[in-house]
Amino acid sequence: MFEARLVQGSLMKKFMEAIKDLVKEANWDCTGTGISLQAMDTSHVSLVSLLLRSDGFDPYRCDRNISLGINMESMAKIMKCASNDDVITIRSEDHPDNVTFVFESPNQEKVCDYEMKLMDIDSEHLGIPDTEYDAIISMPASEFQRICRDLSNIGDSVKITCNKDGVQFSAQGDTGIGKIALKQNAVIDKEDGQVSIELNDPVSLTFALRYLTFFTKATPLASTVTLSVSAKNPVAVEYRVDDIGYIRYYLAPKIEEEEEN
Amino acid sequence: MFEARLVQGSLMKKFMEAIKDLVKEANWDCTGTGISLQAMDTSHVSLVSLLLRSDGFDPYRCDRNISLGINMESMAKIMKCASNDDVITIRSEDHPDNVTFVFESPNQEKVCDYEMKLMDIDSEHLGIPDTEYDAIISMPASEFQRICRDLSNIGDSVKITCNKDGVQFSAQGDTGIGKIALKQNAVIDKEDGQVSIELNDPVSLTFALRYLTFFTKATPLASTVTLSVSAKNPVAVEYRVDDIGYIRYYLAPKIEEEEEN
DNA sequence: TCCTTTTAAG
DNA sequence: CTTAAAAGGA
Repeated sequence: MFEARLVQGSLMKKFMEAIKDLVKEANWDCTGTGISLQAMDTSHVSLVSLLLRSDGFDPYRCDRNISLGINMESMAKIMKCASNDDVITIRSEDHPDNVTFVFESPNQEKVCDYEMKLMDIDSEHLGIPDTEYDAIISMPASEFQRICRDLSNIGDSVKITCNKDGVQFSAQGDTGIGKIALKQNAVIDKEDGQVSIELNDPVSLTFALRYLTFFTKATPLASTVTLSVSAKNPVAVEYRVDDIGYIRYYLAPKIEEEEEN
Repeated sequence: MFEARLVQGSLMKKFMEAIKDLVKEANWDCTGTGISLQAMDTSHVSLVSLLLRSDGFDPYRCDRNISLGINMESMAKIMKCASNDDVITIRSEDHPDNVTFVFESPNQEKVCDYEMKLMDIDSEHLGIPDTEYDAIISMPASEFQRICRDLSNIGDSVKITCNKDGVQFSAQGDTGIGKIALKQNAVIDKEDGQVSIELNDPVSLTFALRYLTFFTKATPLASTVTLSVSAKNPVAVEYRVDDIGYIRYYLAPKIEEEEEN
């Protein structure tokens, strides 16, 4: 059987919120090392990758590797039935037709039990990039969310330009031009609330704000977001979640022709 | 060139919120004494007058009088990209096609730069009344907002009746009649949180609540609002903003025939 | 202008 | 933690 108990159930709720707008259905792959999911978004433009390590659960038991084919909308609906302080347990058989979600209130007085039908989903081959990056930018997740929201008022895409002094986000549209410059902090790298940049090569790339805005649904999961940028390669947008894993999004840059439209 | 730096940038955001629902486009007139704006609302019923004195900015520089023709909706969108604690700088050339808004975070780590196209706007002649008033009523701005909101539930217009004892706001509609009476406080005039009345002549006039409600969008700008009322003349609704200026609205009373409708 | 979201208080 | 009020976004 498979059983994974997550004491901080609110995390599972947040992970679900961070995926459901992008991916309609996907396989949750459960193995001894943990639960992982990779999927393209519905329009096959961006890619989501999720990892929940087994040591983030207590207990975690996986007798046999299984792949749970899940309709995200249905699972999101069920997750909304969990309170933020509930303990969430995911359970299924070795050859499952169903998955069960159990929500237990902290005082043990309320136990909710939701059984959801599974589906057969062809696991598509996903080329998850494994690149050296030209620049790795860390910043407060809320700040990145704010930048994406603000620049969406100006235009459809954002140009991210990174050099040793800092990073600039810019957009243009009918009403004018917007530019947001962040200086790198002089303090030790990756401290919370700080902008830090590891730079190998200066880089300037353009991305569709629509997708970046979807990615920022993960903001409640982490205080810091990391953008790993590389010329002509997809950007990786990562939210690391303490003690359990991460959610990563990948999005290819717009090529020059598209930029000029 | 023209450059005006406002340390308390949130003020500019609030001024924008106080205008944008009423006026679609207007000229911001920039001179050595400050920035002013006068405009009729879209339906040409009420009038807005705004003054931001140069001494409220630091620094303020205006080499040549200029008139910035601004689409309020676009500017409002840009102002929403400023955080409340940002320092806002407005900048343009002597013969500008564009205006630039710069938002600097207090710690200087984030600098946003929005460039907006200007438009040519015919400056209409505005008959701003310069009247002796029969009554000048000061009251907490939030109280006036509450009165307008409450009476909007009852009817479309409010009758403001002022005599030496106090001021009464009344509305009637299909469901009945609502009356709100405020007594003048016995304390020294114009202390914050107090109702005070300077009365020359008792007066009773009726106004469209729709517009008064628009005016109360300026409530966050000031703790006190002043209503200057005069028989048969437009009421002036003024919000004075410490150290920088004011926003004033003018609205003609309904005449008797309309009142009876 | 209305609704969702976020935050503050009980 | 639940509810309610205020703020922000659509």
